Amino acid sequence: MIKKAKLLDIAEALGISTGTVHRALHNHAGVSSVTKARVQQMAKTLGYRPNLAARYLSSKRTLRVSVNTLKGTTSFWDEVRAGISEEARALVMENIEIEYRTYPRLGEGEEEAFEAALKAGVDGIITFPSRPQSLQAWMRRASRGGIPVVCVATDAPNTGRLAVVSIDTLASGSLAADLMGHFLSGEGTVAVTLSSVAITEHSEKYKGFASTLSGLYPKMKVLEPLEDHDIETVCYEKSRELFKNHPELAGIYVTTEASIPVLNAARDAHVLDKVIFITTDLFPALVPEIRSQAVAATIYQRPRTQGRRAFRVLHEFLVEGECPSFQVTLAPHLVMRGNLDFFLQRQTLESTPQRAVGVPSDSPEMIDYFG
Amino acid sequence: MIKKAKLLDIAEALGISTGTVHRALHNHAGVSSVTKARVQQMAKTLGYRPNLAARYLSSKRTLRVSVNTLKGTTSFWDEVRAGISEEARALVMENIEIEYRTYPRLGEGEEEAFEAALKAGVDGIITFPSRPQSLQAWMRRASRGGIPVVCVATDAPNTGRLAVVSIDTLASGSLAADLMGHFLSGEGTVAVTLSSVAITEHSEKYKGFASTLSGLYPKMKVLEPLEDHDIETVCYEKSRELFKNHPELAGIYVTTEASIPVLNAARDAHVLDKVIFITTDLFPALVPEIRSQAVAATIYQRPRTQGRRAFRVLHEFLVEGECPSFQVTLAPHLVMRGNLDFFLQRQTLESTPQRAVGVPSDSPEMIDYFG
DNA sequence: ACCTCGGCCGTAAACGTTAACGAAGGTATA
DNA sequence: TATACCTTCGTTAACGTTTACGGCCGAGGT
Repeated sequence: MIKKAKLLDIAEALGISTGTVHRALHNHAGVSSVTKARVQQMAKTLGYRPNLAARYLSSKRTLRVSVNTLKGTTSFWDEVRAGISEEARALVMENIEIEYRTYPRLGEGEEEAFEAALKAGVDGIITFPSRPQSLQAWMRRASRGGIPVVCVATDAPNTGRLAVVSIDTLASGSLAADLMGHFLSGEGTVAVTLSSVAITEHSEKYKGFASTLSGLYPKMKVLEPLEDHDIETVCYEKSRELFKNHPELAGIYVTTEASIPVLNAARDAHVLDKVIFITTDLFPALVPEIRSQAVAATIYQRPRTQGRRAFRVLHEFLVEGECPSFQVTLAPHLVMRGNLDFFLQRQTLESTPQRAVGVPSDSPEMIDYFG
Repeated sequence: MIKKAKLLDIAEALGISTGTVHRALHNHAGVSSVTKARVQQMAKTLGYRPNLAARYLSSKRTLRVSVNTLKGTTSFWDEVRAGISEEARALVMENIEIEYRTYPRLGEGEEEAFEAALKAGVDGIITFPSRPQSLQAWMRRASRGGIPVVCVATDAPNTGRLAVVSIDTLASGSLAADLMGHFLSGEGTVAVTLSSVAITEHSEKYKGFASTLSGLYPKMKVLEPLEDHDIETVCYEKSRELFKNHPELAGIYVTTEASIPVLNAARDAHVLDKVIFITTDLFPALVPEIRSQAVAATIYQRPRTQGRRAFRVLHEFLVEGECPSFQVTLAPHLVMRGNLDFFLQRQTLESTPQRAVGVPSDSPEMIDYFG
């Protein structure tokens, strides 16, 4: 193990003081450009890496990060937030403040929350960009201002965001397709529902599903995707129509959380036991559907892990100045009737002590936008 | 945010010095028992938590941990080791030295490696107890000596080990059962192979499989488990026998890595296309079997994550003195033909830069026992 | 000539913990 | 009584970085 280079080593090698070295390395005012260049060169040749413990110990400033997510209509975002604060207190550096900002519906209050975070002068933002294009301007402004933004669950392209944490959508779709093929013995017509083909994640799931199905099960047929635009009634009506127009339908893959309306439509159309359901995510209303075998399998997007990883990436960037990876893709979990209980147990077990340390719910740290 | 209590706060509250407080909290010699009690009481009431950055900064000692695992016959343990060193360098505290000790076969050289680690005076051990009962004496000795031991993949009960990191075996078995039931439309006879019913993990997988199958698919029948005792030829011969005695066999669940001999036996018995295979783990030889649909699905035990979590638990204990959780159980991943490529890509993508920072292979840090 | 004002840089005090050193007081041995 | 020694505890210098403060010097203004 070679001795680690410290500020003093650089200073002595150049015959200057540690204060100057520090200012040069951090682009602070009060250093001539020639000195700055010499310091940065010497830091490179000596392989200088800052001692984070010393930095943390001496620094008075506390990192503030804003977490902008959907209000917990389902348990998904509660889990994401739980994962974030879980990781925050594991990374023991305690000078971290997390401000939760939520908005009630997709696209509603989202820009306001982002603007508020910027105005509040936070050091970093974790966000769920439900309408990436409308957030684009704000995110660009943040990245121009040097404020890192990490996206969870959905990417926001061309925004200068630091990183994105999400499920591997192609793999999700492909897994669903392969399962569907097996369950149906390689024959039959299947459908896919999604929110909108304009959302990258959803169209990727469809793409993965369709390509895997046609590749591995050539005798099967996949219909055009059904778009519900996040409106429950639309979802139900279009599903009814689907079942009426396609009495031969053997399976359906719901790529979003909106599986309940589809299930109800199937129930009302009396085709529930003739159609294999593969859904997405895991929430209370879905549990009895899995138990009753109405849903054969659901693809769990691991919200807690997504939250943990998102915070971790942001923290490493804030504290080390470099980003471990700009795209974290997780493998989804498969939940079926057989292992359902293990996931339910895991959720409640892990979230109970979580609440105790004071995460979301109604703490004053939680700000709701247009709630 | 309440002001954090530090050593000086305790000292001033009691009218003593920080040196004494430090000695009292660490059970060091040179403190009267009455003072020690008063300090520990005051630390509790003030809610004292040590500042890890300051501790690390001032401490000269480097943590040494020994990683005792099977030599990389398959990629499983290579991945575990990669996960460990990945996590080690993410936890940036750089005063950590990892010594890898390996043994070539199950139970062989295992005790010697453990003894060597103890003799070397390491501060903690991560181990795969392939023969828990034979290691029991050594592990007890370690825990008596205050040296924490974390088990990976397999637990070693009654040994005083600090923690265990493993896959949820019951969930694995249940998932396999539910899949099998779906694939076979709820009918048929299925078999399970394992190494030995004496190994807790294996019998739990069998138990989960059998109970889920009988609970959800009452028309199916599961045979008595087939024990291969980790010997390839035994595995092949017993499989041949199984296929001969049970021509009606419709599916088989291989709970261990030893799926290749079973597959070969099925091939030689010409029943490969009549039997649904669900296997365990993911290694090169299994890839073509999955692609050719010989294996319907494999349950991936996430070795890299196991390594990461094991190191993390050990590190938190060494540095904080308390253990986050004594039992870390992970949900297994399901790999099928559809999402196979994503897992392969993930493995190579993540392991390539891993090698670069110098983990296992042939570094001088790597010591082989009876290799 | 004096004063001021920037730009550039050195100095030193924090941050909280660890650990080496030494002082004070008491007890045992010569 | 002097010496040695032990227990108990205080003192203080590290660890590497940050940051407030102050000093020096040349350019510019009166």
